[in-house]
Amino acid sequence: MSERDNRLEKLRKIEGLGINAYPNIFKPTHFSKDLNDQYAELENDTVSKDIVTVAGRVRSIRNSGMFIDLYDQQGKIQIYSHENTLKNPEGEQEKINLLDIGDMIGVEGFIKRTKRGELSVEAHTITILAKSLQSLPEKHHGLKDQEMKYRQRYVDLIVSEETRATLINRSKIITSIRNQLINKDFLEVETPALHAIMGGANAKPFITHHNSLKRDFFLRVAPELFLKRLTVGGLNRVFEIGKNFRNEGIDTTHNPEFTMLELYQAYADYNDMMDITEELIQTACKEIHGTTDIEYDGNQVKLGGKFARRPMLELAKEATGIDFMDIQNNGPEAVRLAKEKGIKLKGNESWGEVIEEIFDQRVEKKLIQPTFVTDYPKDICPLTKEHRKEESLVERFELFICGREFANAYSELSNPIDQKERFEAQVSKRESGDDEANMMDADYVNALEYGMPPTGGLGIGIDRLVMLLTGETSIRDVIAFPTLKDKS
RNA sequence: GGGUGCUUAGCUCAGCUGGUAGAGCAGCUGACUUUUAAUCAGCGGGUCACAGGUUCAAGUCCUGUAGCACCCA
Repeated sequence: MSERDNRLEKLRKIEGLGINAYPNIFKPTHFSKDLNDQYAELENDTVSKDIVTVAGRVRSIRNSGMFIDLYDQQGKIQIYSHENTLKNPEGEQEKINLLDIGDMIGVEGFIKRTKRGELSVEAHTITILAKSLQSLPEKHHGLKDQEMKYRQRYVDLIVSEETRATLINRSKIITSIRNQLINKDFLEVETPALHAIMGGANAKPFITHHNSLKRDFFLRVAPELFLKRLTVGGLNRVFEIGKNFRNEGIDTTHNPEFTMLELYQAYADYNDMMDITEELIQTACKEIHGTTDIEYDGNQVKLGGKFARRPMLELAKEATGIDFMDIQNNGPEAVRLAKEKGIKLKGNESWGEVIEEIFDQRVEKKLIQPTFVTDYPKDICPLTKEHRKEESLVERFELFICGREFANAYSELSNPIDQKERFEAQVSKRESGDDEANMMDADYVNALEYGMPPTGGLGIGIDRLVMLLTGETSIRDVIAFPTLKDKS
C-alpha cells in the first residue's frame, strides 16, 4: 500500500460516513493571526466562550489527534479536541482518525489557551474541506529539491515560508509601482502582445500563428512603439506593466517571458526619467523593508538619495584611457585602440559598439552602488533622441546596481525623418544577419509624422527589481512558474 | 556553447577500496487523553534519473542521454 492508497482508503471511509470530503463552501470567521492578536492576554489554562471558526491545512497531528497544528495564510493555530469538548465525540473523533497531514479542515469552537500556553481552538465540530491524497514534504527539512520547487510550486508554497514571502513581496512591489504612477496621473494601458512587426527592442522574437488570419505574429519583445503611439494620440502619461517575450537562453537572470514596466511621459526628458526611477525604486523598497539600505549578493547597497550619474564615455575612458570623443564615429580606429587595451572584439564593430563592449567587459560589473550610466553612442540606440549637445550621442541612460541592469530610459526620438533613417539602418543590420534588429515599422513613422511632443520613456525589469528587493539571486525564485525544460 | 557537481523510499539524507539497500520524518497496527519535531512497541515501503558497457558480481567503475545547480564564455 502506497501512502496515496492509504489516503484513498480514508477518503472512501469518509464518503462512507456520508461526508463530502470536498464541500462547496466553508466560511471561517478568523485568521490565525487575528486570534493570536485578539487573545494575546488570555491566560494559560483558560477558555473564552467566544465561538470562532478557522480553516486551513493540517501540518501536524499529535497525541492521536488531540492536538492539531492548523496553518492558514497568516500563520498557525492549534486545534484541541477532547471527548469532553466535542459536540458529538464519537462522530468527530471518527473523522479525526481519518485525517492526514496536508488535509484542509475547518474548525468551530471556543478559544482557549492550554496549560502549556498555546492558543488553541477547543473544537466543537471539525469539517473536512479537502482530503489530501499526496503526502507533504517533511516538516522540518522542507522541500530542498530546486527542481521540484519550480515544477510543483504549489507544494513549495505550502511548506516554504521564504517562497511565500518572496512572491508576496513581488505582488507588493508591483502594487507599489502601480499606485505611485496612478498618483502621478499616469494612465494604465494595454497594448498588443501579438505584433505584426518586430520592434521596440533588440531581441529574438517568438513566432506564433493565427489560423483564420492565416499569418504569423511575433510575441512582443517590447510594448514601446505602441505606447508611444498613444503619446502621439494625446495620452500624455501612460504606463503598462506586462509580459515581454524574448527567444533567448535561460539563466539566473533571463526567463523567456518576463515582466516589464514601461512608461512614457510627454513634456519630459531622460533627466525626469532618472528622478522617477529613483522614486519608484526607493518607495517600493521602503514599503517592503522600511529602509532603503539593503544587502544584495554580499553587497551593502544604499538605494536612498540621488543615484550617481556617469556619462558612458567617461566610464569607458576610465577603463581604457581612450577618449572616444576624439575619434567620434570612427569604428575602425575605435576597434584598433580598444584591441590594444585587450578588449575582445570581432573587428567589424561600429564606434558605438566598441564603447558598448568596453562597458560590458570592463565597467558594468563594478557598478555596485546605484549608478545611472548616461549618454550612449547614437549608433546603438535606434529609438533615442540625439543628445542636445553632442551629435554622436543620444539622451539615454541605464541604471546599474550590483553590476546588473535595472532600468533603461531615454528622451524619445520624435523626429519622423530621423526615425525612418534609424529604422533603415536597423533593416540593413537585419539583412546582414542580425535577427535581433528592429524591422521597419512604417506605421510608427507615420504616427510620428503627426507629431509627438518631447517625451521621456522608461523601462524597468520587474523581475530583476524584485530579485534586488527580495535578495534572490535567481530569476526563477521570483517567478511563480518559471520556464523549465521538459523532464524526460 | 564549455566545465564541474547532484539525481537512492512520499520528503530530508547516509551508503567506505565493487560483494543481497539504510536512517529520520511521513505511512500502517497497537498503547497512551498526555502535546509543541509528543512518546513507546511492532510493521510495510526501492526500476538506486535513464540507456549501454566492464565484471563471477555495479547504487558504487566507464561511456552516453536527460533534468537541476554552480562557474566560465
